[in-house]
Amino acid sequence: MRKDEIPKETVNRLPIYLRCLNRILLRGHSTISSDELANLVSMSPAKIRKDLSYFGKFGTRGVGYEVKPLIERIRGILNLDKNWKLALVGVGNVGSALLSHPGFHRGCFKIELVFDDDPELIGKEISGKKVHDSSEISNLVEKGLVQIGIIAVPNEKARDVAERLVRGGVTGIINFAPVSIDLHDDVKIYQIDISTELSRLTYHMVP
Amino acid sequence: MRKDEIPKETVNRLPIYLRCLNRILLRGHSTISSDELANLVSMSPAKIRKDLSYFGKFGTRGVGYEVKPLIERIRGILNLDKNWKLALVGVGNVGSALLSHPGFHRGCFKIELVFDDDPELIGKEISGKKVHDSSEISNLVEKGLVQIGIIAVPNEKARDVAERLVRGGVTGIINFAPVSIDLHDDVKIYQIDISTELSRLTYHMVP
DNA sequence: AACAGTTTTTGAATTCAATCACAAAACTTG
DNA sequence: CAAGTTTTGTGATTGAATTCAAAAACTGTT
Repeated sequence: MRKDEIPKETVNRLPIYLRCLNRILLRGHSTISSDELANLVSMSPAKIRKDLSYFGKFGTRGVGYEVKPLIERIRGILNLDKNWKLALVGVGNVGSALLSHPGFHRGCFKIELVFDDDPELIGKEISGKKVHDSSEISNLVEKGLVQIGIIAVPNEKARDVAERLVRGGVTGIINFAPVSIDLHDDVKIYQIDISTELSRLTYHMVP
Repeated sequence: MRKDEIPKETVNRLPIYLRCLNRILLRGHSTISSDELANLVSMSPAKIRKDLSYFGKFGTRGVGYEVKPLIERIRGILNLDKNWKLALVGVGNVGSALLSHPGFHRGCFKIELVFDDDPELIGKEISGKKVHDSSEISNLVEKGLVQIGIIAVPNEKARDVAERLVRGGVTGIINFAPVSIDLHDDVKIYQIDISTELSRLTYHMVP
């Protein structure tokens, strides 16, 4: 199946299913029905079945889905069976929180390079990673050391950092600065921003 | 216009428009066309026009939109013209990053109460806020001191914290722990999770 | 005052996503 | 092994969101 035939929304849900399936496996269950999974992630079972059906037939009727192979398959689809190397730019509050994020120690994502432009920080080690000068971004990234960039710098510097990362060959970016950045089409960029989420939240709340 | 007539997706985009409009105002422009705005946020101009049309007529044909009234209107729709008080639960890496997040010092969101269950931290001040014992969540929240909860605790504690917050009367939650939590229908909960975003990213990246 | 050039507004057409509903498949039990 | 139960897989249907395109309204110019 071609990638562009898979609904965007389906792809967005796969990581959520995966997270849940991993938890189920830890609890010792080896199969799960679309109904049970639906309860755990608060969605309709039909949606889950349809989503999974885009990639093949994993379930056995009357029984459900085998958890382990399903996890492996989703990991494959999401390319989580590869090793991804990241560059973190900005070691302020957000940056250092990310460095000590437990999810980065195990798993397929590894922070390989760390950058900042504060002379106080450059050369020091933070959480066991040496901080490089931000002016070196393009050079170091260019050596193919990383594929993904994480931007955790003040707003006004975000755009510039993004351009440097792309110039170095990065093709995916997570941006924590609340600014829209548009780049060449084959660089994918995702935004993480608490004030956006808070605004979405307050829309639904009557004070 | 009734709230449930505004498409979900439109609401999701409003905070993005707003962020961009604020920046435009700072740059001294008093009007902007849907085309210009579309470029800045990388969307189609038609979509923007349709979105804005759901809650009134702000544009003047041949000119564009007046930035200032448009900002005010969007802020009103998103309830950002009210003062929102938050409770932060968990002062680990993520929690302390949030406490020193500049977006919380100005603006309509204020962290009013801070909780943790680490005896080392309880009673101390972090970024000028006294840390309360997590067992006090329901009591303190119940006094109407806050409307929104932010969960920044380890995964296994997230569900419990969510329930306490809700018991205290919170009706909106931002959850940084990567676990699905389902609560009573009139409590809105939004998830922020970097590994989910990274997985969505790697799906689109060919290594 | 009329015309050219923009740009919004808005209903219609199209595309995309979610739900429904049921046949087919596999297991269970007496 | 046959009848009954469960649960998947998937066309058909409904619903939502996006794009299109024609009409309307404003600006500036001559």
